Amino acid sequence: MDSAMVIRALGALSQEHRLAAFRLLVQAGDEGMPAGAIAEKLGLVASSMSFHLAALANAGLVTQRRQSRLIIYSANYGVMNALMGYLTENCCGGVPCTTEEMCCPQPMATANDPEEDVA
Amino acid sequence: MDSAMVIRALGALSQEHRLAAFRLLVQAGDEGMPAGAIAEKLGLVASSMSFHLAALANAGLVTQRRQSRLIIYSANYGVMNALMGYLTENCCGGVPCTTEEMCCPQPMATANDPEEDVA
DNA sequence: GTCATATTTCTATAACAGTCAAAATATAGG
DNA sequence: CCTATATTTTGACTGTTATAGAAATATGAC
Repeated sequence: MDSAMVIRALGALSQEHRLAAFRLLVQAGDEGMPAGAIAEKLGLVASSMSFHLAALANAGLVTQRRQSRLIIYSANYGVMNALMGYLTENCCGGVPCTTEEMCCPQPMATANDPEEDVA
Repeated sequence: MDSAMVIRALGALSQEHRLAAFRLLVQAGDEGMPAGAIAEKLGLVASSMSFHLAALANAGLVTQRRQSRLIIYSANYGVMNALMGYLTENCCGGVPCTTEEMCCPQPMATANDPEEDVA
């Protein structure tokens, strides 16, 4: 992953609604979520959601597939992995930024982790 | 680190010159670099560099200290660590995004001690 | 105090990002 | 073919970001 791709990925995630959408898709897993469901969950009108999903897709962070009338979005872990790798190598002095504890926990597939601000 | 801080940090890094400046400061280590040296290295006029350094400082990613007439910028590893922690926890399905090899190498005894409260 | 250096702040301008309504496209069912 | 649903694209508008030159601020030397 070169720095131009990194900048696109960071730019895609550096927006409230896009970060929220990506987190939602990460939770949704490989099954993904239809655009309308994401929009409803985040309280956005369809066209705005489409705009943001396009930005995430442009950065490669999400993929889309059509299922009948729905368009299903899924998180692309590969690009996220590459982004984390770049940041670790280039922005953390070559050592992992995360602590040992949070770096290597049990894989433990968790469902939902309610956080601070759920709009 | 809450999502608003994450968005500021990601936004700060999602720009060519700011990402380059931050990488430079990570390489420079705790010693840091004066604003003018960063500007010269990146080929930016002083006022533009100052604008970008202010954005990084606003996100907490760099700190500044005056040394005589120079203003020395340094990378703030703590905030970068917190950002990586957030992304790992919220955007990677709860498991580290980086591969085992790059995730858990030898800690390699560095000068800085990343004992920030990252939760 | 005056001058030189390093950096920031101000100002103007150009480019880009985000929002929403309306129109367009794609799919499915009578 | 017509209608309904799901989503994207387009267009207008507003707000933010990036740029560079000029002016202001801070420090140090004389």
